[in-house]
Amino acid sequence: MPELPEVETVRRQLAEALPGRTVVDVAVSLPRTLQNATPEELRAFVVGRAFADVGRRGKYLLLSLHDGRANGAATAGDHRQLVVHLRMTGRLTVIEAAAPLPPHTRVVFSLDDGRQLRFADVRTFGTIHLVGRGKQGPRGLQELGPEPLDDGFTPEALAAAVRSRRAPVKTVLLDQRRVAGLGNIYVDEALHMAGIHPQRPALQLTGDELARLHAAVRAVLREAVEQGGTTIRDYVDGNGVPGGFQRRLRVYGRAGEACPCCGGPIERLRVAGRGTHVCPRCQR
DNA sequence: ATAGCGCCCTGGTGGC
DNA sequence: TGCCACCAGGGCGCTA
Repeated sequence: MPELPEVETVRRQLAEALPGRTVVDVAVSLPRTLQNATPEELRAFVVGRAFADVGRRGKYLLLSLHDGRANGAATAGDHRQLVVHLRMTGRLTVIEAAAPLPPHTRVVFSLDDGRQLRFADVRTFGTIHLVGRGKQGPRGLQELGPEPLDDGFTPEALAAAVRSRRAPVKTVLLDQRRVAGLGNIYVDEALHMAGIHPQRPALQLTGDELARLHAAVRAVLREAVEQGGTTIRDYVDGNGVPGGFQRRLRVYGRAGEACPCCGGPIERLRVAGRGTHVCPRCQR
């Protein structure tokens, strides 16, 4: 499941491959992937334009386009962007156009270097929004909380996000309006690293616990980015390669196995409707 | 405002 | 072997 580290890994690879490449064709085989446009509108939006910066906010990928003219400068007032969310099983890869088209390919952008940017998605939850030319991006993007790896994300910023929430701390951390980019895997990992039980009401956390949680969130995300993300089943990066962080998981998907800290059995429960992995001895 | 829940969707899994 | 119920879960819309 792509969360911040997986999306960031894909972003870095797309940032190598896409800038300067002009879109020469686009094919849509699952129109509802496009949340606010028809396939025809997407075509008019991108064909003849060139990709520019590849950005990320939370779990959203931001693919900017400029007008593709000689100097490469964006035309003032005509900023166009594709906003992609991979959700559960979305994949965004760049590959030679001659490579076999895998099943569940939903949208294909043909580029001027003989390669293609392909969006594939088994479960069809993934989304693409157009932004610019009167098109609005997803609401979730506008309401996104702070980036946890930014310098501005201090322990105080986490405390502010969590303050006065009665909900379980896991629920709050999963809320993208509070902190951007965390999903089920890294929330479980960070809470274990911080020694905090996922069901603790967020407003109960002490200053010391918030400081530990802040450090744990950043540490786990940084290490996961270094490892190229986590592959449980579906995730691959922009080159089709799985991540490596699954080897470093402490609790996620390890119910019944030994806790790396105390050796006791890891338990599985449900919090916020999500499968949740916890060491009841280490996490209070 | 907030919290909880169902829905979307498909492939893999496990039980019989 | 075949069948089927069940599970994974991010974001969103709905309800209380």
